[in-house]
Amino acid sequence: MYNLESIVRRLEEQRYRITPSRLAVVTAVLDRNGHFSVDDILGQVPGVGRATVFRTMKLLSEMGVLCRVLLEDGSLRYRVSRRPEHHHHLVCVSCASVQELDACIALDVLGDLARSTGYEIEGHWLEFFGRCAACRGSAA
Amino acid sequence: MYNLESIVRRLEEQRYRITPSRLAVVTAVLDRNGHFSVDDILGQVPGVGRATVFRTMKLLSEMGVLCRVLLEDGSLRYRVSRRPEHHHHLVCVSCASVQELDACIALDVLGDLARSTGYEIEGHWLEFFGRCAACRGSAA
DNA sequence: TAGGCTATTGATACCGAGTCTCAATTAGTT
DNA sequence: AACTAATTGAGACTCGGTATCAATAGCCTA
Repeated sequence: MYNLESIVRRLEEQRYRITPSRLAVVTAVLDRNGHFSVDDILGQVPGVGRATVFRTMKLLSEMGVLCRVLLEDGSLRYRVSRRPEHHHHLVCVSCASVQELDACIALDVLGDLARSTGYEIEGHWLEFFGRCAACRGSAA
Repeated sequence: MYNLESIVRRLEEQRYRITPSRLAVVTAVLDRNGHFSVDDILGQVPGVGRATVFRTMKLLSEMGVLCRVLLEDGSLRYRVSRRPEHHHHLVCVSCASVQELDACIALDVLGDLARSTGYEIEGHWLEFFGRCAACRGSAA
């Protein structure tokens, strides 16, 4: 889990400057728990430019603080990552909450797939969608 | 496999009008074998408007003639589908050729996933990337 | 074969996500 | 306090896709 101080420390270690805009974006991001778009964050950091929010979120993604979440319609969102390693998501289509999955089922099949197709497999996308227990309980 | 006549027949059955623009887009699309973007097709049908190409490709997707292919960077392409049922892709990152996969490995895991998370699973994305045999052979 | 109704068209403006440029500012050093 | 390279915000731009709208043209019926 990340907090503001640990992220600031890592930014300093990597010789990135600690600016008010960066701090504002990092703080806004850490506040969230589902998935969110750049513009969601933009709305929370008045005075910070759009490009800066994009730049900072890209930086945080590279640092492993954020990861990208693929939605059903093919659009991408971000979320604070709990684990820096390879993982996949289960996204609630109703409330936008996200579960990180530890098992990568795709791994099991890579060998067979390479053998049967002649491809050298380099990567994959795997994301699941559904309704979380809470949303199933409530009417909506 | 689809050809122009069978698609025209299905359009007629569904009371869609057969227009020169639609024929041009369908013809251009059937000509392709890897994945392609709307603008790739747009370049092949001079005189046909952008919106019409989008509209026609959407229509073809709904008819199952085209399917969407997710690329590694999260962008979407289209391709002529060989099978109308649920399937996944293995995309060559070097030459854009696409293999359709018949087995959906995600299915095996849906029950467990629902049980362990409390989610009701509604859908998923699963796409693989790699280098096809031909591209591995040649230097590039 | 000629209307006429309605789907379809293309132009164009617009949207959302993201990048590029650039002059002005500022964090961190010395 | 001064320097300087990194960072900023504004704004123009790209790319994929949608909405609007007046003009056109398929298809049907007579």
